[in-house]
Amino acid sequence: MPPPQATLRANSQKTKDRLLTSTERLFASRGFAGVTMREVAQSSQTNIASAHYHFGSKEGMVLEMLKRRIEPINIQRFKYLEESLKLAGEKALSVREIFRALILPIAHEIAKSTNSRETLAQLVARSFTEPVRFIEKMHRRFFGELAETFVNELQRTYPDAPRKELYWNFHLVISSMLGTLAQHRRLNDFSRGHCDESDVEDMCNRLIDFVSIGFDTGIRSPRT
Amino acid sequence: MPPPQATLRANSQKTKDRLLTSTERLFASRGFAGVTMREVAQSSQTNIASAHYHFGSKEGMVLEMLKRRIEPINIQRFKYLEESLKLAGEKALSVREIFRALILPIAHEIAKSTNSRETLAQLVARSFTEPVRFIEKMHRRFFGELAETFVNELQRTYPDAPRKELYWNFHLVISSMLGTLAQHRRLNDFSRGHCDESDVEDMCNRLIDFVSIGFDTGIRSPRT
DNA sequence: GATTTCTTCAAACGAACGTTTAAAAAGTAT
DNA sequence: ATACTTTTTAAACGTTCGTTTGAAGAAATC
Repeated sequence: MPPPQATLRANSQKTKDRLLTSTERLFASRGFAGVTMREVAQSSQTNIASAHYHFGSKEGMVLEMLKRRIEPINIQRFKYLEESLKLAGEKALSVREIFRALILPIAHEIAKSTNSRETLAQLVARSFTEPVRFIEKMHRRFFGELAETFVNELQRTYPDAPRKELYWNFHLVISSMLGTLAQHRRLNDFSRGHCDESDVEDMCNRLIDFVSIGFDTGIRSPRT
Repeated sequence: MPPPQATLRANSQKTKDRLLTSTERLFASRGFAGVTMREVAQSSQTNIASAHYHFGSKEGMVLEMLKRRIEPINIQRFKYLEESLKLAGEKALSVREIFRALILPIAHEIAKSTNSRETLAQLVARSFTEPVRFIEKMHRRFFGELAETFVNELQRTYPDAPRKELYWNFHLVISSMLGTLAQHRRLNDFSRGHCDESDVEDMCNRLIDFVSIGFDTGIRSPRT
């Protein structure tokens, strides 16, 4: 009864997809502990044992859902970065170009649909709070190489900057990006209708401007 | 058997405090759904029924814990703001002074002790992900008045800025602040030991600089 | 010291959890 | 059609959840 590896039948794949889609929505809104296998199975119009058959366990199912969601975004990030590098030739990229490559792919994914936007934003927010062991595994698997590549590119832009300053300010950028993406739903709460949270393009440009000027200023006037 | 309102005996208060302290630590690391009443009671060296006696329910206990933790920080924020206003006389405050009043109190609380630092940071992170209804109640109760006061003060600093721009950039500041405070534990993960996450003073100054320049630039070159 | 009120306790409640089982159903190959 | 594998199912497993109960313990009042 262990999960199958060999052949996959067409309808079986559809069931897997439905399970992962339900997992995504429920995990985003309630987190690992708040999701139940019964609920996921029922939402997917299948049986609870079927979920175990496909993914082995609750954790296995959630991890596969995360992989399906995150990897395409990271591929786009690398692609954007390489396109900018081709255009730039030998020149170092501007800080704004680098952060565009980091932010645009996930922002575009968020913008795809109302439902998807909210789900992915919440999914991002989960990276703040899920149990350490669970997230650490995910972090190394999905973001370790990405972060190193982007910091190296920033080093090319600021050749004289100490590595420590690059990491510190990159950390501020990442935290701001995740915080903003995760919380943008709450913009309406306190703006009393002044701001339109659904304009992702607008949010995206504001965010890129915000972190770019912050990063540049931070690097140009280092603290230590 | 309903919770008592009249008198509180000394030892009873101590039991309540132990319960709230355990709740804080466990809720911070696992969230509402991940915390069990049995675990909280056991950590507090008391009985599970005692927890229900004092707080009525799991939700009541968590809400009281949040109140105990957040209110002193907000009182400090208002106090810092008023002190700056006294010193400034009739002049409007600088954006840096305003964000200092917003960030310093929570940063100081985070800095108090290693244990407290991690717990409060995780507690902040919970505001990203806990179920909507739970957080909305908390948000209106603890942060509604605070946000309005600070945005009004920013309006005095930038009298010509459209309200919409103030809200948008304030939102970016809040998200960056929360994201940074919530995630600063992960700085070591990708900086490979280059950065010292425990230097809260350093982080605090970097953060205030980062959001101040971002906010100022955003307001001075509005998007719409 | 007896009475009353506040607090803690061990034990049990029904409900819901993740997981397992064994067999039926559906699909593929011979 | 038959034999074989993959997928889905209903039912049950043992465990743990939040909550309740009723009585004992501790402090205050008389």
